[in-house]
Amino acid sequence: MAMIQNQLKEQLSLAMQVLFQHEIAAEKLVIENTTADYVGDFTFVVFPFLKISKKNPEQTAEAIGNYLIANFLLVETFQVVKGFLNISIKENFWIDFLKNTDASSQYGFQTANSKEPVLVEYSSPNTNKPLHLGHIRNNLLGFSVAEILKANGHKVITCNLVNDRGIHICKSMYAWMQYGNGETPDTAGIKGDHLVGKYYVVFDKQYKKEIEELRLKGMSEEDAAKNAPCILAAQDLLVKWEANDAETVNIWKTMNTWVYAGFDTTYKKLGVNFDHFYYESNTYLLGKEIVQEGLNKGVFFTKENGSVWIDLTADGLDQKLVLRGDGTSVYITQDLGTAELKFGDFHCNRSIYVVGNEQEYHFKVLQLIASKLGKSYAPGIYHLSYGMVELPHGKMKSREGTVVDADDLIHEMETTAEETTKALGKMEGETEENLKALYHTIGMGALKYYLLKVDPKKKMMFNPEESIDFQGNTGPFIQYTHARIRSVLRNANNWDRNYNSSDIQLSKVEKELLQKLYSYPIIIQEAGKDLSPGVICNYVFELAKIYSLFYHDHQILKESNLSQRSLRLAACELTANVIRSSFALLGIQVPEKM
RNA sequence: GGUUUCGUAGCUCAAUUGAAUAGAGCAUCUGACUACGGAUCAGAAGGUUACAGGUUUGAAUCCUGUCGAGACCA
Repeated sequence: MAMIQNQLKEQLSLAMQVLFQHEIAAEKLVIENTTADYVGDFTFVVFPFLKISKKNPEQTAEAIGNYLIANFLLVETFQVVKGFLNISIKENFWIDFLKNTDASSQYGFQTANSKEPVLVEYSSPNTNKPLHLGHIRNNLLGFSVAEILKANGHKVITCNLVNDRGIHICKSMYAWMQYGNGETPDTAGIKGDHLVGKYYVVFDKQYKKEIEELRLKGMSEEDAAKNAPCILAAQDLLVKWEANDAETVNIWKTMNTWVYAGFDTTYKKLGVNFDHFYYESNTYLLGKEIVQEGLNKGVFFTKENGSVWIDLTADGLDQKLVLRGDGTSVYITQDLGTAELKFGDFHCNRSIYVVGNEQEYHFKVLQLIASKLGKSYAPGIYHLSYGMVELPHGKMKSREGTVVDADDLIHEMETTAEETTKALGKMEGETEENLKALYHTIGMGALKYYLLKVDPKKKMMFNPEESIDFQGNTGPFIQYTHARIRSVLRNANNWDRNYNSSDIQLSKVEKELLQKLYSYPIIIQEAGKDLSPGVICNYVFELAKIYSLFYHDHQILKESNLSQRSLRLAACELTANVIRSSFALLGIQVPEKM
């Protein structure tokens, strides 16, 4: 059965034809929800059609309204305010919707794997330091977008391209070799990624010190930065690594293993996972044959020093280096190679890269080069660009220590959840194990909702001084709404799901609640189209708010009209289900009690 | 310098992609049933949507310019 909005559009399209002799495709018509201050369920704005109708706005709306009454059974009545045609749907429609919707099914989801596969790449960490708040935003976005695409019927493959090689790794390695005294995560009692990150900071301090020493001897800043002994040593390590020197590769493997164990713990706490891992150490040499291909096709050109370039000035960009004079590749070369690899491995026509907005230029170039090379996958490259997380004093910088560490933040959220729960004192008598899981659920619910409700493409502000709220437009409020509904349902004895619609009189809030539930499938589609978890957040918050109002205004279990009571219980059940399901799209769990 | 994104209430964010009186939450003030769970609900206050023009029946949204913030490219 088509959504009522679409049925209305069909009818309106017919009305245009019958009344004004104009063909307008139903998909082009816009139906809005009627604003709260006016009577009606849906609104059709007639201003754009006055030229066709050759009547004033009121007459036009009136004519269309009358047509709908005569031809569309579900329309009860209509009202015209200026050029706005406000349409009221028969009450039974909403009651029947609830009755016919199976709350236990995946209501609102499209059939799994019914649409073309999509690749979602996210996280993509460097293995020289632990994850921070910026990575959390990336991970939550990637995970949620993948879930939303699945709900829209896509087969989704998630992957993580780990940046496990390069000069930054060698810096940590060098510092550990020099100053580590064989320290390991076990002996130090530090999580592996934090231990490696510690030596990255050690390196940076040493580097700064050496630069200063050279400058005191009269060297320029630039030369000092190039000639400091530690940076030369790190570069030497990189050369050895590339030459597959046994000792170097061994240390590299050991330290990366520590980092992976650390990341794994953080990923588990975040609740994210990946179908496939790519490692840059395996892919960094890819793309060189693509350079040759580009030269053969005349898309690339060589400069005197042997470096290879592409001229993108005609597309409003610059000339871009694709291979250095010494034959080593640059990021874009590797990414071209990796793109080829990914599309070959999974045969997706869409590949979504969840990467910060600082790389917009890079991805524009990547896609442009791929399309100039005539790659069939070029149009499917999509950069899901998200804004940076800013602190009150500016951007996070690892080296300056102004980062909000992921593990610290998660722990802090759990602690706050614990304090709040204990203060309310509703969970006494629960096992320690259950409580711990609950604190995690609530703390992560607050954090995830906080980060996901902001439009991905916008930068966002995070103030570590002010803790994330647990009240109002927050994850815990919505989790609380769910727990409260579950409590009502636990207290309800058997009730008849086949209630008699004619005994029921819907209140304003009840109808609003049903309408909100009805629109869930559209919301999922919208979120999938925009790749925006924020759409889900806004929806589920509004749903929880309407439910709270409904709960406040109506008795449920004590309602004497049994049909009405059943309807309310059914509404509770579906609401709880939609909250659980939409939170699952955000990667957030909902508790039975809290 | 060039390209680009953005600027909405004291703060953090919305606004169905051009529609009706720009909405929420937090913070502030006031109030609510011995309860199907108060992490709730109701109310007050808070706005020249950075500024100036323009297009349109209609602009936070589109166009031009100015100011301010960020990112990227030499």
